[in-house]
Amino acid sequence: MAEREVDRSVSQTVKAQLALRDQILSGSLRPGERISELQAVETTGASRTPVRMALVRLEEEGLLEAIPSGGFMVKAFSERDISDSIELRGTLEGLAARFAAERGVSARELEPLKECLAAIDELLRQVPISIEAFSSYVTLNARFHALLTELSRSPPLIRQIDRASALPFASPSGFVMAQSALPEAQQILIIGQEHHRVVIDAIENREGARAEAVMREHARLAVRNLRLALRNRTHLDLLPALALIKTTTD
Amino acid sequence: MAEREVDRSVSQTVKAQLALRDQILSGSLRPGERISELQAVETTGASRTPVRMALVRLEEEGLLEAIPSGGFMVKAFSERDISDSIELRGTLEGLAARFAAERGVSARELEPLKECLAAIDELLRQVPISIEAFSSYVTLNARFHALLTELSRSPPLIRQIDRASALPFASPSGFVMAQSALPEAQQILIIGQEHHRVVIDAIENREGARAEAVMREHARLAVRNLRLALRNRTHLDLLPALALIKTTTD
DNA sequence: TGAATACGTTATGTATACAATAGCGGAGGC
DNA sequence: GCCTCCGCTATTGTATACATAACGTATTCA
Repeated sequence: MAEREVDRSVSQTVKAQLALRDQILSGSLRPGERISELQAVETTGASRTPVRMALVRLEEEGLLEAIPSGGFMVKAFSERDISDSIELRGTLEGLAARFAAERGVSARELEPLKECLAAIDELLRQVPISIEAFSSYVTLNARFHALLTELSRSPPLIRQIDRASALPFASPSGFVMAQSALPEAQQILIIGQEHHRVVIDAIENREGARAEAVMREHARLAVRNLRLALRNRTHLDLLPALALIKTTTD
Repeated sequence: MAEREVDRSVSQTVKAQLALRDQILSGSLRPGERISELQAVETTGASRTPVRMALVRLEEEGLLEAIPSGGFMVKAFSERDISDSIELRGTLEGLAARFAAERGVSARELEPLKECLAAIDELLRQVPISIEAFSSYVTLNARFHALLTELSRSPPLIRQIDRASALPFASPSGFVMAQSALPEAQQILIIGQEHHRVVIDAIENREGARAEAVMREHARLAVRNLRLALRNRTHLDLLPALALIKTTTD
């Protein structure tokens, strides 16, 4: 290569993958749109080989769809797809919580979870919650869910939950942001925090069924609220992931 | 290319992926072993580009693991990983059954499931079951599970179940074959068939909770039987997927 | 005028050449 | 004799050239 500036700090494949994901989630590439390799080469700065690797990975991630005749297009999701994805993740997290409860978790392992819980409590004390505090909440909430998943000590399950969270609207942060568009947002966050508290208690007391049930309820609540949020699309800008929703009729 | 014979009926990428998967599941490549691209090029007949694409896909499938310094190795699974994978799939199938029941399924859609059921009944009438009949059973059972998954009408869930079944020991056929090593194999198949019957009945009557519960029980039974089967490894040759189990201590 | 076919252009699939890095082995010094 | 450092080799990461297939357009025939 003569003139192209290459950043050698990360692999070209990873760079291309991140860049393309950004383009998809920011809405630069619209759902259903075909992704041209050549165009991707220009926008990402990598050459065709790493771009193709990135495209394959993004397809596996669920953001792209292979076109039978060749190439890839941005996947389009219906509202139903999105709520199913959330319920799916809730079911998997429920299983993780059950595993954690049934297999036993030491007090030391629960410590980080409880710290998360306390930190979130602190944030929610603000009424109404500030933008900065809400942002911290999103981070802490994602951390709580990740830690809970880890407690299952089941690599196959952890892997699957990670996959289920790859779709941005199915990630903990994703739907929290969607819910924030609702007027009763703060009340929702407080209920969610209550769920968090219950699941930890259930795990501590080795009540697998209760731990599982509360995580599933947690997800069902999220689904209900997402539906409401999608009705009044006033704060749509808060959820860039919605760029993936089918614009055509569903 | 001058001398290399290329089969143009399928893409080189797919050809390489299938060939490599075969090598892994047949045990030619042992768990933990690094896969050399050059070696894969020689054994698959494709060139490095499609081989690399195949490796990425197999990693996403869960058969390979990326090595931090570069390249891929065959993933190794513990017995716990395997039973968790089965329970995981059972949980997802349970959700699929629930969706089917709650969302309603027409009699016409249930027809193929019932045909499967009847065909399996016919096979199980043989005591003891012949090798050929058992082979048909494996196929029909896989078909039943696939049809049931489809009934959920939830693309994200179907996709996730497919992913969970990618690991051969977590596929319907995989653990049926493992169970066949047990002396009470036929009895197990009959109980499984009973589960199939119940889930259809529950879906017909729109009993979501019951449909979900029976599929989870179905998986838990499979886990118990797999554990037993692994104890007396007499018929190990029936389950090539076990090539993936860690040979080292777990 | 419309439809069908053929040709050209463009994009993807494949192969290979080149670059860089990591791992290994040998040699030299402490 | 052992440890360390340097260099070589082997393997992966990247780039690009070439082949092939698909799509669109234009022209011709009915």
